[in-house]
Amino acid sequence: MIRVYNTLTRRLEDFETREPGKVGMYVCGPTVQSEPHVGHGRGAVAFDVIRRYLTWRGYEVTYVRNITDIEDKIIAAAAETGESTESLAERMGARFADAYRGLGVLAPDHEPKASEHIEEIIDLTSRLIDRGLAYASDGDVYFRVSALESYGKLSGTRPEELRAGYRIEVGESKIDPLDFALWKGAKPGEPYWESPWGPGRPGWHIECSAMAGKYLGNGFDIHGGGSDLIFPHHENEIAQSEGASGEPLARYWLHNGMVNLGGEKMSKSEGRVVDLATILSGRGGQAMRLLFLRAHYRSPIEYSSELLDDAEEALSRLVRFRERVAPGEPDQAALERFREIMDDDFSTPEAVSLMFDLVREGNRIADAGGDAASLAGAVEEIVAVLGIFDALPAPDEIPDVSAVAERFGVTSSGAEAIEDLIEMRRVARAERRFEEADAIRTALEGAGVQLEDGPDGTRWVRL
RNA sequence: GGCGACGUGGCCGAGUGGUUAGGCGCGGGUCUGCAAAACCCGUUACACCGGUUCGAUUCCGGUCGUCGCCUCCA
Repeated sequence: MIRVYNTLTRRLEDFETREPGKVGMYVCGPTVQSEPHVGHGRGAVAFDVIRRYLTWRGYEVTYVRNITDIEDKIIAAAAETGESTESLAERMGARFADAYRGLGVLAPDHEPKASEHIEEIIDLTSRLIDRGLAYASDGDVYFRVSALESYGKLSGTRPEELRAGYRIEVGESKIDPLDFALWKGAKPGEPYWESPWGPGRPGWHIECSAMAGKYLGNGFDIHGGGSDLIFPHHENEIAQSEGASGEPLARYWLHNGMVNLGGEKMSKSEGRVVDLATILSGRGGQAMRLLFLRAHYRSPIEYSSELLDDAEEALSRLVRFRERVAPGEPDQAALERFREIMDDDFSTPEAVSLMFDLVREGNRIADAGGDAASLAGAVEEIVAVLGIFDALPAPDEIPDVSAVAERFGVTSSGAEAIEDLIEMRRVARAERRFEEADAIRTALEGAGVQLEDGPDGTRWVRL
C-alpha cells in the first residue's frame, strides 16, 4: 500500500485512487514569464519521479502539467522587452521545455495553455456567478470568499485572520479584500478576450481549475505543486472548482519543498536565482537530478555549486558501476525493498541509499570475480524509475592535451593524442621504464585526464 | 502577529524508543611497479532544559535558533 502525505489533512494517508488502477495527476506548471531556475527544476523532477513510480507500480497515469501563458507578470515582462505577450510566453515556454528535457523530465500527457482555454474559463466563471459564488464588478469578476464556508481548508488559514492587513490593489473593485479575481477587465493596451463582462483576461487561479476539470474531471487523484502555491493559488483553485461542482477537486494534495540559495528561498523577485540553462549546458542534468533525489521531495534543499560537485562524484560511482557490470535479471529482494521505500511517501533519499548499497555490494562481488548481474539489474531498474540517466549527461569535452603531446613528441591531437600517449606509456611500462610512464601519466593529469589501468588495458576519464 | 516546517557527525542528508542510512570529504589499509578505480576499517552525531520510560536522538512540555507561507513565485 502506498502512503502519501496529504497537505489537506497534514497526515500520511493510504493512497486509494478514484478508479482502480488509474491515477489522474495535475501539477501546476510555470508561468512562462522568465528563465527557468533550479527551483522550477526541483518541482518538475519531484513530480516526474512520482509519476514514474506510480507507472512502475502498475498504475495507468494521466499526467497533466499546465502552462500559464497569460497573466499580469507576463504582461509586465513583455512590456519591458517590447515584445508581445504571446512571443514572450512562447520563447520562455521553449526555455522551460529545454530545461525539463535536460533534467530528464518526461513530457506530460497533456500540457494545456491558459490562453487556449478561455472558453472553459468563461464557462466556469459564469457557473460561479450563477451559483452566487462570484460577482461581476466594473468589468472584473471576483470570487466571493465569504460565500464559501470551507475556504481556507488547505492552507489552514481563517478568512477573518487574513483580512487584517490585507491590501487592495489600486483600481480593484472588490467587495471583500479577500475576494480574488476570476476575470480581469483589460486596461488600454493590454491583451484581451471578449467575455460576457467585457474584454479582459483570466485571473491567475482560474485557468488551473478550468484545465484540471477539463482533462481530469472532479475528484482526481493527485494535485501537485510547489509549497509556495498552497496559499493563495491552490486554496483559490479549490474554492473555484469545488464551488462550481460541489465536489472535491482532488483527493491528495502534494507539495514539493523549495530550493534555497545561501539558506534562503531561491526567488525570482528577490533576484536570488540560478538559471537551469547555465547548469545544464555546463554540467549536464544528471548530477542535478541526483542532487534533488538525495533529499525528500517535501524538504527544503540547499543549492550550491559545491553540492553539485558532491553529487557529481556520487554520480560517477554509479556511472562506473554501470559500465563495469552488465545488468541481468533484477534481484527481486532489492526491488521489493525499493518498493517498500518508495511506497512510503516516495522516499527517494532512501532509494538512493539502497541504490548505492547495491552498487557497493555489486562491486564487492565483481572484485571477488563473482556474478553481480542481478544486482546490476536491480540498480538499472531503480535508476530508470528515478530517471537519472534520462537527464542530459555532462558535456564530454575532450581535455586539451596539446602541451603534453608536444612534450612527448606526439603529433596527433584531441582524443587520438590521448590514445597515442597511453600507447607510449604502455610501451614504457612494458620495458619497465616507470619514470617515463609516470611522467606521461602525471602530465596528462595536469591536463585534466585521469588514467586507469585495468585488466583490459588503460582507459581514461576526465578529471 | 497568524499558520506551518525544521534544528543529526567536517559538509549534504535519511531514519529509528534499545541494534550499520547513504553520498561527499578526510585518515589508515588491501590491490597495483607506482597511481587511479574498487573494496575494507576509522572519523559515530542527533540544539538546549525538563518530563514519561528499565532505556530517548526518536514520545511530551518548554527555551533558543533557522526557514517557508500570510504579496508574485516551483
